Amino acid sequence: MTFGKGCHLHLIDGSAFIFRAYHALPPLTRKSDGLPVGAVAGFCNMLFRYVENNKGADAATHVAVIFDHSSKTFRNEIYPLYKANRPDPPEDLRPQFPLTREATRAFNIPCIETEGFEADDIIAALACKARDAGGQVTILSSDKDLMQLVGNGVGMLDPMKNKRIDRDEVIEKFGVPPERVVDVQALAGDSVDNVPGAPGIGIKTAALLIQEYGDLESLLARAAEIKQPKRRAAIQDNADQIRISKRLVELDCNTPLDVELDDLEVQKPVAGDLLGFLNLMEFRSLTKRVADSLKVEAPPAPTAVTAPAAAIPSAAEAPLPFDTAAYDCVRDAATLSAWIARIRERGHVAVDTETTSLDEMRAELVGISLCVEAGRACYIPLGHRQGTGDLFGGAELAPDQIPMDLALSMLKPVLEDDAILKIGQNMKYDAKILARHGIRVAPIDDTMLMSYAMHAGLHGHGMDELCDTYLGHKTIAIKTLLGSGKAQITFDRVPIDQAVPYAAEDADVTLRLWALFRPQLHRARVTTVYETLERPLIPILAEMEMAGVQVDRDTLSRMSNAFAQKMAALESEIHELAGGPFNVGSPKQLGEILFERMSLQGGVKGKNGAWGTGADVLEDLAAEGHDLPARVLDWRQLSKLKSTYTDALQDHINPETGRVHTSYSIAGANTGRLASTDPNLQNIPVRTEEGRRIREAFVAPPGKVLVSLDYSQIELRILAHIADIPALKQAFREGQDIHAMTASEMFGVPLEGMDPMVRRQAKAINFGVIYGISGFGLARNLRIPRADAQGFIDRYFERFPGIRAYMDATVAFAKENGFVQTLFGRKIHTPEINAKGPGAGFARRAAINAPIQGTAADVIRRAMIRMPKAIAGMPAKMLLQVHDELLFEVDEAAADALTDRVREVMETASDPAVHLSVPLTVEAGRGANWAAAH
DNA sequence: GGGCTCACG
DNA sequence: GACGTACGTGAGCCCG
Repeated sequence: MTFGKGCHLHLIDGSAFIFRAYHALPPLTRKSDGLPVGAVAGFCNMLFRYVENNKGADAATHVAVIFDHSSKTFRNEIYPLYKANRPDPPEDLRPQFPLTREATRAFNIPCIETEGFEADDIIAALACKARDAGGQVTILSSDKDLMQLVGNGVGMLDPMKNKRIDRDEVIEKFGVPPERVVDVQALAGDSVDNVPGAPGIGIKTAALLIQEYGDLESLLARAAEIKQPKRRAAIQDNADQIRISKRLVELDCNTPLDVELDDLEVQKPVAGDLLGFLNLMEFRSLTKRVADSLKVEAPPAPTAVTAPAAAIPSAAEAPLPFDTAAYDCVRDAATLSAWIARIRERGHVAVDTETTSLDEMRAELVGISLCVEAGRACYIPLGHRQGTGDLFGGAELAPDQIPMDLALSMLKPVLEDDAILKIGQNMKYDAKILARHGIRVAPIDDTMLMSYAMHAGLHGHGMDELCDTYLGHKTIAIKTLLGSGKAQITFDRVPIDQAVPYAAEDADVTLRLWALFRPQLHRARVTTVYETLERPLIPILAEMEMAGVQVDRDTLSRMSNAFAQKMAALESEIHELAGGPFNVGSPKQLGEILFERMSLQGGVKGKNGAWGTGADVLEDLAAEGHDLPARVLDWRQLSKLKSTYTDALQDHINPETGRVHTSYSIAGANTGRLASTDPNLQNIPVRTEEGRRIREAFVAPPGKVLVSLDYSQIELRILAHIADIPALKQAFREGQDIHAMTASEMFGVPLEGMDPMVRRQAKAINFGVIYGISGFGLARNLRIPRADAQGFIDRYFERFPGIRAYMDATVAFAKENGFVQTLFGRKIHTPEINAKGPGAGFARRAAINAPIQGTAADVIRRAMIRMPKAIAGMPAKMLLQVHDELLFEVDEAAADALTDRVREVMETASDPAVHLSVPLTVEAGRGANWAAAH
């Protein structure tokens, strides 16, 4: 790529990186020989983080790391004392300088330094050159000496604070725009670099003077006009020294360069080189993280028997480039037959469907794409339409398409053939579409789920993202075909010649991802997870989603009306209390009314300067006897129930089936939990009486009942097992009240006649532990002083020391490996665990929670996967999963038998892979509706 | 489109 | 020493 417009050059101030790394880290040494490597380690971490984050709109197309070559530069000829009072670098840092250059080259990033020049001069020259070529430049440094370069497409980025420094920030710092910064620096001098400047003049005064006189030369010429005698003397007496200072701080865009911009194009690291270097430095956890990121196996540590160099994969063999023009458009049966023959020959095929909607239950099939090997893909248009059609959208089919029935009948034997693997990206979607045409697709591989098994926590698993990340290719955006907003069209309206490259590319990408991921599953040790917890779930969920749940529209509609009336009454009451009308639904207006107009106490502004009006705030106010916040709380509850549930749910009733069909995302939640969308049926109200009534609208058809079974305290049981807490395990085995038991252990009170308040506190702690407890969080939850909460936690840890040990061990494991694991081997990555700042707290707690939440998620997945076989022949269907609950619809007469079978499957779901040292127990209920079944 | 709020486990 | 914090989700509304 020739550097020019659209290119973005990143210039990394290498010396700054080194010093930051050196001071930020303890003095590490290499284990085998004691070589100091702390700064190198930090430097590599920074570079790795940089490489990982270099994506998105601001990503570099070109990059270089620039170093200072030696301490003597041309500036010492101008002024021998320049930087003379700089102490020599620490003894243990010196040997690390050459290693940081090696590290840079190991990352495959150009490394630049020139004898006699400072890094800043080279940065200046490169920045000017890139700017003049029409490109954009970002300097990764916070060095104030570089700020003179800012402007006209050159910006700076403080890599530690991740803060951009643009013209405004420079003006804020120096009081003058970037082009006058050297004038200010020349006057103010710099004690660190020993730039003399004018004595007694600092940055503030210098800025004032430059603002007044325009620039340094004018100021020197008109120095006599300066009113303050001291300033006048300082300038007049030191004019030469000031001019020298300017030459010292001024960066030279004409510094000779021995590289071309085109040489700086961003290159992917070569796995063998980079891992080889990191391994040589004995950076074990970083080696692993980098290996994970590059999708190769980490080389064995040097102490072990060293593998032959050839065993380390070098750069991926040059892949076949994407060529959308090479894709086939299949318009007749003969061509389709040829493709089917190719599929049979190969034994596998990537499949993708194009439809008119993201809602699989309403979407109409428009076309199918297939791919048998990288670059060899086709699109079969089946339902493309042309012409304007009438008001009802019925336009005629575009010509030269194989009749849909014919094409599907030809494809059906292949798609259902047990000996031919069908590969898809989010195959549940396509399987459901094809199921509606009578095709039961099997067996299936799914690249989205492969990525999820390997990379949960690292990034999303959508095709565009995977393609960009792992194939280095940007897919055609669907937007370019469909448009967006009001003018958006459906896929059947896309001209076929435009549809072919888009659709066939998706199949091509899917096949390439599959070829890449398949061998990696083993290396990442997640084959079992993928094969037992991900892949088998696809048909299970597809069945549940297609079954849907019956929802009674009239019940919802009546509730909506009732809510609307109550809301109207509350609204006028609220307006009266407020002394005038306002939008009750606007937190902004409400905050102003409460804390400004009514001047209530206890308001806290959030980081955006808006008053917080969350339920906790309003509850506190209501408890003090204020009516308005109490009414608003009531109003909000009704508003939520109405808009999210009673109104919105009606819109999700499928006109054909009369039922509500949610969609579960398998790879949405990092921990292994499912997520329910469109609509979300995992958050139907239950905690309040009023909300729970919405569940009355979820009904069983005549002659059937709904049966709900849910795991009792599954996460606490898993915690008891994983952390190995004898007292908790004992309590679960004996079927005791776990929270009362905890309270009894902690506070030494008897179980008999326990104060409910004490039990409540113990319960909060039990839950808090699962979430990675903090004194702050517990205090807020229980509304007690933080010190008291901390006291509880301390006592809890004292009584159950295994919990703390588990937490510490989990966090340590995450820091070492970059991921945590469930009992079933599911990996959840924790890329932020070694971060600094508040993010570290989040990552820490998430790491503690993930194995517990994730193991529970694995358990119920196992139960679900075994369910069809267990209930085969019974007049029953599994309808919904709500994390620890399964909901079934069953003939009334078979409800008992079903309950027994399902309970058995759920309670033994961890066997035989994991033997839990606590029993899993399931509570069951049934009724004509979900409220009654719970 | 981001932030706030709130529904669930 | 201050910061800002319970874990995991999805959806509807307001507001710029």
